[in-house]
Amino acid sequence: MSRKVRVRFAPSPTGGLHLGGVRTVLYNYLFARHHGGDFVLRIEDTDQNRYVPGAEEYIYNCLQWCGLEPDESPLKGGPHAPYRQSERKAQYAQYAKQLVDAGHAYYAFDTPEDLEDMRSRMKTEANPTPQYDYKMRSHMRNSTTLPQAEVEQLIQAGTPYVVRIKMPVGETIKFTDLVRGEVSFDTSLVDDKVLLKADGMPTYHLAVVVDDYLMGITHAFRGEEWLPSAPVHLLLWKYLGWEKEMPEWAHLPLILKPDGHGKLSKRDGERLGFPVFAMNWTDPKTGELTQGFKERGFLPEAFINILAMLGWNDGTEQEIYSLDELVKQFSIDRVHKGGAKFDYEKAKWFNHQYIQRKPTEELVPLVTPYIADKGVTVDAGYLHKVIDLVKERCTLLPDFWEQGHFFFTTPEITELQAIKDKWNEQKKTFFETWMAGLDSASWAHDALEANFNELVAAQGLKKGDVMLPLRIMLVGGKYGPHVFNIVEMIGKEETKKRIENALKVL
RNA sequence: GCCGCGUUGGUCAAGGGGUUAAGACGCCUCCCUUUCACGGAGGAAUCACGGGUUCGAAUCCCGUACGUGGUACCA
Repeated sequence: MSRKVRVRFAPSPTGGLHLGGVRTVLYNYLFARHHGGDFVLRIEDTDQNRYVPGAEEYIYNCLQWCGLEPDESPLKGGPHAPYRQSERKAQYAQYAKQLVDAGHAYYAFDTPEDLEDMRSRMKTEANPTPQYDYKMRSHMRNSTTLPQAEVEQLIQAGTPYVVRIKMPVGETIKFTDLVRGEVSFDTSLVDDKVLLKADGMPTYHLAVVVDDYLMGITHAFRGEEWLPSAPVHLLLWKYLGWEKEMPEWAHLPLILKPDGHGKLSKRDGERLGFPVFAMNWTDPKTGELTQGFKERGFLPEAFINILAMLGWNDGTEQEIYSLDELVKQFSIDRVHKGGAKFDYEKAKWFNHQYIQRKPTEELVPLVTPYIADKGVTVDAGYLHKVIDLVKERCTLLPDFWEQGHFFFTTPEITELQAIKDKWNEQKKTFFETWMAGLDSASWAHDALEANFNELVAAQGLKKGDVMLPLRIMLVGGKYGPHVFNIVEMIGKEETKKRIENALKVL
């Protein structure tokens, strides 16, 4: 038990990396770092039908953005390379054969059509999904039913076959899951899973066991959807004679839809208007784009924090954690058993917190592209001041433009009606007088405001009568930081210009 | 259908035999801001249900309901 901790994240490159996937990465990463261990990225690309170009590259990008980079990966290499299962294809067959020779697996010659036929024939109301289990296997074409000579002949003739595990009858498989405690399964109820496919590729079941063994994985974390097949994996570890090196298991709870029920899916994001993937993902076949948290304007630290708290907490009231703090505090036994519904409002709250805490100089380069995207060339010093003024009302990165565009370009007045109704000659005179006095005004927000106040009093007005009009003239609507800060920032000419423009339409 | 796993406010959740059942998000009310936010003060839970065990159960046991996952030559 003194082995160095080694964990792995093993995605299949079939599309975008979604919330649950990133959280699995995160928990692996935190566990590894907490224990001074290694974090391995292994690509499980054994299903050639589901190969999606670019998906692997995309995973690297997501991990990089999240700051959860593996110690070993197909990209980085490492002592157990290759880390891509398709490149490890050759080694699985020998283990499959070892299992057959020991009587724990067998060759099956049933074609996909045979299987389909069997399922439709055996299907009843009471048993809607017939399994290829210990009972069924005696009725199928495999090396447990065919004479050995025929089996050899078939194989020699190049007949396609798969290798299936021979599930024992009536055994109870028990193990202690790090998050669920003791769980148990009756082997009679588990089917004879395919281990090696007709194309020579292993299925997940064989590959995960062989590779975890070969790569010295000590702790295997994966989604809860794998729990029902855990007994197959446990048996494989035993049959292959590696029981002593078997990793400890932890099956992580699922992330569920915010409304209704079920696993959170990419469709829910589209339907409810929030991202589900870490980064933008474009399906190369359909060209369909699914938005990511990154592009939506989330900070990676916030994104990580959100995910960490979705299914785990350290028992204190703390909610905001840096990655380092998470590494320090994380423990797998405080991971919840139940699935959690994703709450986008709370996710935004986290991002808002991170934006408030992030030093403005670090925000400048992050906000710049959003401003540049609007065709505005920004001066970093000016942007810095704008950010200081508007950051507290920004939740996502694009909000900086929404909340601060009037610092860069003359806004369109969208709430003119709010002042038009109560507009009169007296107010008009006030603004004309104020503008005229601006030339000699000292250009600082407090001085400007004092000057403004004096004039308000001198003209027998109430400040409230002209504050809102001024704001709308300068900003376009009823929002934004203190109005004299805006005056100070945009300067005399621009201030006059905006007031004059407004005066024309009032 | 069968098997596994789960169930504390709308959501995330603390608490795991005796508590006024934390805290956060969201929502509502008020205060502060002559805008919008921020900030501050309040408001809202018969701990899924039914049985036990116990002096005492959200906490332990059993059952039910509900949810969720699996039941592919997908992972």
